[in-house]
Amino acid sequence: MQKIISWNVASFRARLPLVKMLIEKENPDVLLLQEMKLEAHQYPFEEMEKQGYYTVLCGQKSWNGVAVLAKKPLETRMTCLDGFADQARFVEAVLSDGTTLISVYVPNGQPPEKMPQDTSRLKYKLAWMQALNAYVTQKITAKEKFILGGDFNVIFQDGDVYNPALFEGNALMVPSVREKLAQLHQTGVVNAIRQFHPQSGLYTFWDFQGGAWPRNHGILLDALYVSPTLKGCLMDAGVLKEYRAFEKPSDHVPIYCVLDEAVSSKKV
DNA sequence: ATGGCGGTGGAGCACCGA
Repeated sequence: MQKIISWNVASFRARLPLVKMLIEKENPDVLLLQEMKLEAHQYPFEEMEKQGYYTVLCGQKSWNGVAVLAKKPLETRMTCLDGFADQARFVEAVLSDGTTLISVYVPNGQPPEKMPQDTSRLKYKLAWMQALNAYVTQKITAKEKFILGGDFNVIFQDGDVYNPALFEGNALMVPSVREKLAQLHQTGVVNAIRQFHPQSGLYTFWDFQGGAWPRNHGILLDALYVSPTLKGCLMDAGVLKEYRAFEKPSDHVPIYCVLDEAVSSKKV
């Protein structure tokens, strides 16, 4: 049995107390983190090993930054998508049994407020998602066993946001971006949380502003996907909503899935 | 999109995020 958690922490250093609480309460085997907002020399590798986790980190000063933490030893396989080394948004690590673990932080894509016509960020987002889709397609063709988790920054359906009208034209839900996520789904990856929670109104993000949390003005932005080879061993998945209510929260909450490989080997 | 937004860098306030 393996528990995998993914969480956009919005600064690892600011969230360290809650990360430790999460580890203590949930005891995950694998932790995929996003928005670390630090470089490798600022990351407490030894302290996290004392907590029981090895870390593969793709860091960056101030912004972005993704990591894979695991109880078992890990090897780094990739620290960026081909052609996107300028922003730390992708990291891939491998366990000794061959299971691939990928943590992603998809670009937001929204233009700066002062330059609403500027589409460069949206173009970057679309190209980045295209590169991810191509990469995932390769893995599925190779029948690789993988888990892909992170902040996808896409409002895929109108029911995934408290008020879709407010986000019309936003880079989180413009048709071009939804189409790219639909293409990811078409590769055959399995959305773990949707297997157990298909309802609308399921959220993983509540803005710091505007009283979003007490008003439940949420958005579903985070996801855990597993390869088709792992679909049969999905036991459970969900959203750890309570982490939005603790002191000094991230604006995202952790999401999890539980895999039982014994079940899948029986089925095959 | 915005109640009194959070975080970073660098020591003001601009910039980023969603």
